[in-house]
Amino acid sequence: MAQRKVANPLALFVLAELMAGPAHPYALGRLLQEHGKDRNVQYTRGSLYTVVRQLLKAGFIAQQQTLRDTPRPERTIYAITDAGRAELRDWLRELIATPREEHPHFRAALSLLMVLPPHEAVDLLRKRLAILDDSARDARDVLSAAAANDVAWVFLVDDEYRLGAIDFERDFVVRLIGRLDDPAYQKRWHGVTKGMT
Amino acid sequence: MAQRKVANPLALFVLAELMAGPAHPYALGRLLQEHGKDRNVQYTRGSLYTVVRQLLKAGFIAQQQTLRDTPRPERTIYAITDAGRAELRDWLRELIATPREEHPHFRAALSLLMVLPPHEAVDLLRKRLAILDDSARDARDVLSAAAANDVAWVFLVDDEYRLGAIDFERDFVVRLIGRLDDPAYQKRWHGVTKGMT
DNA sequence: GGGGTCATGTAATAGGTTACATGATTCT
DNA sequence: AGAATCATGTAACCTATTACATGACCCC
Repeated sequence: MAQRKVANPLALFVLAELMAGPAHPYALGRLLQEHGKDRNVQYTRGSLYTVVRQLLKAGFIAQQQTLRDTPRPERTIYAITDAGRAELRDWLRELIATPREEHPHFRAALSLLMVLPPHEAVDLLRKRLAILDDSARDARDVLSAAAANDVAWVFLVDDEYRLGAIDFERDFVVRLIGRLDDPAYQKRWHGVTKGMT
Repeated sequence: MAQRKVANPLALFVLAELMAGPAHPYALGRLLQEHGKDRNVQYTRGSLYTVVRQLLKAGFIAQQQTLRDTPRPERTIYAITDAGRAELRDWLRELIATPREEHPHFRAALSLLMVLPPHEAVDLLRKRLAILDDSARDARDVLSAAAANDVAWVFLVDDEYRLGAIDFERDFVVRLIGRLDDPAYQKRWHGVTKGMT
């Protein structure tokens, strides 16, 4: 199972942006933000430079020129190479065809739910619900704004996925609260966790 | 927004295991596996030692003794401290009460879907569907095996969540395939992506 | 009794984030 | 004119993963 020379998902987006033309790292950051990709990857400005260095070393991008046209620091412009285009397609294919085990923080927390007394868990879950509702509203706003601008749906699948995921989690939490609220369970909890401190 | 002294989720599980009694790093790995926690966090043996060192430095665990009872390498046993117990509870509370933006690989890929020609995307998504179905079956097996053993449901919420998430993704993929399969869209794709190479 | 593999740990390396640095432009 | 902010990059530091090391049991 040969793994990617550059594994960081940010690299995928950098390659994708470079498909539209050469750019320097800082500009890539701006583009990613403008295109709303920062909702899909986590990165900092620092990691952009790291990733660009890696891509360069791997031959997926090439240094095109270094110029100081503006009075700003010298900028180095990079362009995607044929190898880079191939990598982008191949990587995308893999990401779509084969699910990777993800490890959401919430699931981790759920697996330790029994540490907390039921009534406290319920309180916390209610707080989460409220925030989840906010996020769902945000997501819906993004989608309807885009719809109003006649953006083609392909450009929105990621946001639809995001909204769907939030809704799923929301339902799960609601049902979970229901179960935790059951007095029968609460009585039982003290038995189950006795001796676990 | 003061962040945790030890941020790695693995630390959370280590603290939780130490609630049941002192242990040495290698044993923690065994315990985590036995308890099926390796479905919820990603770690390697190496990271266990790293995390234990961090927890020690942060004062959440303390060195209890170092012994060579067995002919095996010398082992250092760690115990959770009061600060550690507090940290565990507080961290859990935070994880449950406040959703963190996660960045699933699949969503990243979706946001670049337009790079691939529709018919290829459909093929890839069908492959994903098949694997997703396998995972769902696995998850269901875990759950019914546990049910057969009368495991209390609190110990299974994480697996239920996992199954739910898989099912959600499955539905999403099915619907997405439907939309990509539409010939109207396929014709349009060539227009939309013209000039993007 | 030699080859695997289990039990346990350390060291080297690579990855990514935070912090720092610098000059220009705009704001008040 | 001084303060804040933008544009751009480098360097130091921390984290985490892979690779390496070592001795005992177990199997045939």
